Amino acid sequence: MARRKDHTHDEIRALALEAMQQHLQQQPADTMSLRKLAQAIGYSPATLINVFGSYDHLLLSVSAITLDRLAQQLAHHSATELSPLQRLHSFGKTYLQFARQNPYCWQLLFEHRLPDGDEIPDWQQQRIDQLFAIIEQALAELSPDAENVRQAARTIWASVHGICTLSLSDKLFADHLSNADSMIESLIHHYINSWSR
Amino acid sequence: MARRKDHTHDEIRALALEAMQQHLQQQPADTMSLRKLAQAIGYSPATLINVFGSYDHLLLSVSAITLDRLAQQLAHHSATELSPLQRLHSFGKTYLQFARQNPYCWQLLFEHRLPDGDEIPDWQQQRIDQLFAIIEQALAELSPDAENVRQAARTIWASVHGICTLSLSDKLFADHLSNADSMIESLIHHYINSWSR
DNA sequence: CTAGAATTTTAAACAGTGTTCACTATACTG
DNA sequence: CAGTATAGTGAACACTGTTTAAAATTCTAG
Repeated sequence: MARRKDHTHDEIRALALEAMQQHLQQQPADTMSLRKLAQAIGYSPATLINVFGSYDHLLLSVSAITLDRLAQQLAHHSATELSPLQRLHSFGKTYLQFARQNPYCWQLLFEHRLPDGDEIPDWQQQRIDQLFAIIEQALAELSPDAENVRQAARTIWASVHGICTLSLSDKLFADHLSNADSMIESLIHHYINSWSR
Repeated sequence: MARRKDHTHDEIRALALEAMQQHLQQQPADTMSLRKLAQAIGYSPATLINVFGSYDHLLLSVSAITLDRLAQQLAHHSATELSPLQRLHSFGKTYLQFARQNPYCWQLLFEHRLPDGDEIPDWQQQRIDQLFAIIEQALAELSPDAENVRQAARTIWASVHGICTLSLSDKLFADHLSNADSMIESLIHHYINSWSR
């Protein structure tokens, strides 16, 4: 036992994260386990614990990647020369699309909670602030009154997020008549229509 | 063993559900287990499985109760003689208050998923429809154009829900400057302001 | 009143989980 | 080449939900 395998610390990290993400493309996080994951990459469970600290932190690392991918797509779709309002609509549309295309990554990102002691790392919060910046920028261009931009940005995001959540879990929308796309459009249209005076 | 304990099927149900709810007043669902719960009410794990079918279905039963309690509070706070708009605001306020006062019940309700085969029972969907009715009624009074009432109701609920979700998990709102109460007020105010022409 | 069927309850086993730790096999260092 | 550091793990631990066979009790029919 303990035969060297010529993989650096970081390479094992990458292997595990890759394997987990691949799993999440087809199945939810709770159908994977530390042991299965270890076997999938040819290491023992204890090795993954050594590298990540705990299985929870491994999952957190996956969520960090998910958040990065989400941020990248959102930034990409609002970089084009669109009007502020168009950018907001693009934001909502892209957010929903991402959630639909990566349902299990998305669920893990927003439902996984670290055990009591551990706090959300700073770098995770920084990523989030970057996302808010996209909305805040659009809002700032729409209204000279910059006072409430922060709150409006958070309101819009949280609302869009809620529509995505309930749409994906189809817990509350058994009737598929109400589609999430038009709900997001409606939300942004009406909210901005009134908010920007 | 197998000594009778003079409890009916339904009494054991009630005991278990009560014990679980009591636990959820202080700790999240994943700190409880079938075995602990069984011990708490003086029965064996296997008995609870017999009564509920599975631990997942036990959790689902707790969620059903939670949904009923939520519905009751919402109905109560919108029964008074308020204007439609006031009722909507009351809805949002009450929804957030309930989520804050019952965070672990609330999280269980919206994050617990049954394993693949099982579907959401009909009675659960009926409860949900009842809630939508409250919003739809208020909206119908606000706008003669009854066409989009269904979608608007779902948009408002999902948005309010999203604000509550992110507020509770404080995943995205590390800055506690933005408070959920005023976000919900802002959301309803602006959305209705534009939607009702 | 009693023999047998039905019901209630559980102990024990099973297969799984994340985590810890002592120990080995390899690699590096003086 | 000896000694230390490092990488990796097998085995044990304390859990998890679920199944099953059997035991203890109650109900029922003759």
